[in-house]
Amino acid sequence: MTRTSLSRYPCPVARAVDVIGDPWCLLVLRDAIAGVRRFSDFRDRLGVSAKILTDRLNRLVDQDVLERQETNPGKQRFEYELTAKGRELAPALIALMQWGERWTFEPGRSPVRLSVRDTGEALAPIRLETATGREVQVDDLEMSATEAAPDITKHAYAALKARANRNKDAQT
Amino acid sequence: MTRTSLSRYPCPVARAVDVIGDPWCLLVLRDAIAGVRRFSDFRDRLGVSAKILTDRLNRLVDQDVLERQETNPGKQRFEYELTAKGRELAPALIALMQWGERWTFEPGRSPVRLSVRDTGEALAPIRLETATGREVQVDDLEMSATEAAPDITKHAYAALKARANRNKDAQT
DNA sequence: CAGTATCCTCGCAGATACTG
DNA sequence: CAGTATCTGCGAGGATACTG
Repeated sequence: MTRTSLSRYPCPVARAVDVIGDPWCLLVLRDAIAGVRRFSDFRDRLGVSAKILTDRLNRLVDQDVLERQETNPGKQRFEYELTAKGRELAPALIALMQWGERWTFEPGRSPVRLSVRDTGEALAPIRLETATGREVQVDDLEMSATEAAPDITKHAYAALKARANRNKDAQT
Repeated sequence: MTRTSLSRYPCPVARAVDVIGDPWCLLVLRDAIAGVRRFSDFRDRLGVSAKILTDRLNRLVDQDVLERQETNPGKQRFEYELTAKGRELAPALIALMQWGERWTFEPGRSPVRLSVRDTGEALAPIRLETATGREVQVDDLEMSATEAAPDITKHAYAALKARANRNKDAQT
């Protein structure tokens, strides 16, 4: 049954759910926020079929959450970049992440802290840092956070904005 | 294709999405956070079929997000109450709400502020208050928030906890 | 690389009727 | 009231092959 469109509901939650309430969309968004940009990277990380990925990316572009850019004209190379609208979904994703960290893991597990490193590269990688200071390169895009890091939203968000601005500058 | 279970992924976002990444679950949760408790109320508000609602409620109960309680023994009356785990999803829902308010409505629309009224009743209703001070009884469960109310999460969350505690007391 | 195209299957979800 | 039972179909999503 064609999923009922919630986009005309008066409830902002329903509308948000309409845009990003799909499991794949949420995961695409997670990766986008973490800095993933290319089709093949999304596909490989998510392990999703090209068809589904195409569908979700198009949907998010239509919704103005992502923007498709041709980075190397004539070379079939595109990047999907977060728009302002998309970037502002970070707090919601981070809230989910924090909840997931708190409630979906075995107790006693070493908590991990998210650190969005602004390395100055176009594709700033996200690294993880455990409570003991050990740093881990993210392989499976493990985003995480301790409860004791309430400023994480601000931090991550600032890094996202900085990254976006840098890319905008690079284009001009 | 049986939706791939994400529950064993190392990523907390994926795990959270596994629990509540479904559109209906998110809307059920929205209503639960707003104080809805009974099967028929969820059904009527969401306009969803009994089968789907049953499925989602069971799923959420299995995941320990909701708790099913028999409120009137022998009378086929139950209530689905948020657990601590469920209540802590409020920030995520509120983040979605704020995003929805900001990005999915026409500009110029009067922003609305969420106010979780702690009226002392078991089923404290949620009311809305517009920027001009006009108060609106929620019919379609319009949850909303202005950008200028960053403390809204704290506020709503405190009300939820208070409500849960009062109910717990009432049982003993 | 970044997708399309095609096939095929499973299960989500609506509708309707029924039950304790 | 709070579901269960049954029927049905559409479409989501995997697999595979192909294209500019």
